[in-house]
Amino acid sequence: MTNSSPIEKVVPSQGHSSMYVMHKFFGRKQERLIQEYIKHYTHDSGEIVLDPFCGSGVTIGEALHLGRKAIGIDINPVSIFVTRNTLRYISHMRIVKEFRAIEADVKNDISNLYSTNCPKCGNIIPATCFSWQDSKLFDRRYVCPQDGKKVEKVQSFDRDRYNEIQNHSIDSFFNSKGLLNYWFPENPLYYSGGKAFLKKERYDNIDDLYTYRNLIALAKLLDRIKKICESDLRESFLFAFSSLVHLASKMTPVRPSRPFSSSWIQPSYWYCPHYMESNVWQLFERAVMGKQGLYRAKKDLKLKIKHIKEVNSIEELHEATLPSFFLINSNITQLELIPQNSVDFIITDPPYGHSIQYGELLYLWGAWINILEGYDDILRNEIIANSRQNKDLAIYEQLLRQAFHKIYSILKREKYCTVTFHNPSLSIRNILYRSVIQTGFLFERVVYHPPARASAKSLFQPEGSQQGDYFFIFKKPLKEEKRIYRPITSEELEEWIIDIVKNILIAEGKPLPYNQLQNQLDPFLYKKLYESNLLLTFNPNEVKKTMMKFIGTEFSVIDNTYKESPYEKLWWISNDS
DNA sequence: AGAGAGACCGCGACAGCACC
DNA sequence: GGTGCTGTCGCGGTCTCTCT
Repeated sequence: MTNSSPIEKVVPSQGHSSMYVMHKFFGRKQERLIQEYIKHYTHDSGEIVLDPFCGSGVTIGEALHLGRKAIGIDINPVSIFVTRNTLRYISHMRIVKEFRAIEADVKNDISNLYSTNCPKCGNIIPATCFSWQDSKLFDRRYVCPQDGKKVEKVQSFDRDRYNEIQNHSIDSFFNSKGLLNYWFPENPLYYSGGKAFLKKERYDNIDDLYTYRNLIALAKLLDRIKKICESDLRESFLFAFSSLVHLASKMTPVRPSRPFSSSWIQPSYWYCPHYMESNVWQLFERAVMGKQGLYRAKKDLKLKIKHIKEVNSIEELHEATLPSFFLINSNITQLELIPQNSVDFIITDPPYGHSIQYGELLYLWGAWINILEGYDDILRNEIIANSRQNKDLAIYEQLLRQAFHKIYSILKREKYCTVTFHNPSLSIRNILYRSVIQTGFLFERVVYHPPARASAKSLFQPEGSQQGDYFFIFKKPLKEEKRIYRPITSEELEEWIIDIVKNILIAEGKPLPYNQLQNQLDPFLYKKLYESNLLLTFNPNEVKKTMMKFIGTEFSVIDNTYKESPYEKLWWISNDS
């Protein structure tokens, strides 16, 4: 039975299962929260869950885990690649066997590129990584068989080695000569019109993101992976390969606290002045056999979902035995494959304004696995705000509205659509609310799920910051009802904010820090807007200003004397009001 | 010219897991 | 259950851009 009562409980946040963490992705969803919503709003008798912006596929995986059928849609082929390979089962035996074969073929050739000399034991051993500063080799990090882990300045041996690699043809460094056709991506970090990616700094092409050594090491490894005969195994190893290409790039800063590994920590193609050049073979070993590697991910998948099956049509999905999923690489607004009134529950995490440029960021992985054909259209059509592409928030809103119009039509009547949000900007949240509500959905409520714990720093700011997730819950009505909305005026909004905040304080019965007020405001604000047939049509970044404006008249900010609360500044109702 | 908003990036915290 | 390893995330000082 579909449960019509709302979710109220606070679901503690948790990390992701290893099947999801194998491949980095931007904006991954909270697995536990998704589970709770799927359990709450659907039944495990083969009901269909749809995620129209499926990204890395966490929603699809969780739906299958809970015995539902799932449809995942994404405009980006890299998202579909990640989802498909996350949910593809491969036996452990096949993974290990193939890994050993690859090891025998290319390990020595690749490792030799990173050779360094250990003064302690006198041996030539492969370094785990080198660091580069100001375009020069800086230090080397290796594990000496006698002396353990070492971080030392590079020597002439290392510089000579690198120059030799750069000045020789590729083949002279590898034992297997002549037969190999090495390829690496050289795609520009520019749109087809010639403008630079919004999220790009100094580098211009994909190959600029790598040292020459890492470029040829990756090319060699990729060439070997492409030779795997069985297509499912080949795809899985390609997936493992894709999961390391960013770690082999120059966008991996050196951090003293972590001398032997790094990660791509910025959501951009950024220039890092002091970066790591990691040993590609060792990265590959981790990507396949490591604790976040392919082997572990497939073990986890097998435990979590038994007999998983991907189908190729909606008809097959209906007829399939559980658990099955259907992936569609398409723009949701152009989608014709799914009939109207056919889906039982929609849960999705749409793109938030301009905060993450998915198309640009997934481009790196798409380039290496060579699935960028027609990608210009993806960059143009993705629902995102991007000033370099002349897509402002008005266009973002228009694209969102078209998407939700389609989403509305696919959902069965009297069924639910949950839209998740963890963006701090009320204006973006408001655009989303407006887009959804104007397609005909009934607004049920906003549920705020706080994070597992607030960061220590945020506790000491009077204004605080917004954290955690909002879940907006909408329902498709039995019959269309025409609602006419009128814009709220800024005076009305001001009055409401004061009123809602006071009510929150009265209900709590004690002074609260700003961020708790802000987090609790949304559910009331949107309920009230909806009930009054009002829309917020201007940029509502005035909440803080409004509250600041009434310090002394409506509110007072007091020093914290409550021992149990770690916050320094608390808000309360002014004595004068 | 100054203010405000947003992007950037280094730092440090955090969480899951392996190993002891 | 403590410790180390690894990838991820959030904060906030600082820089940059835009608007008035």
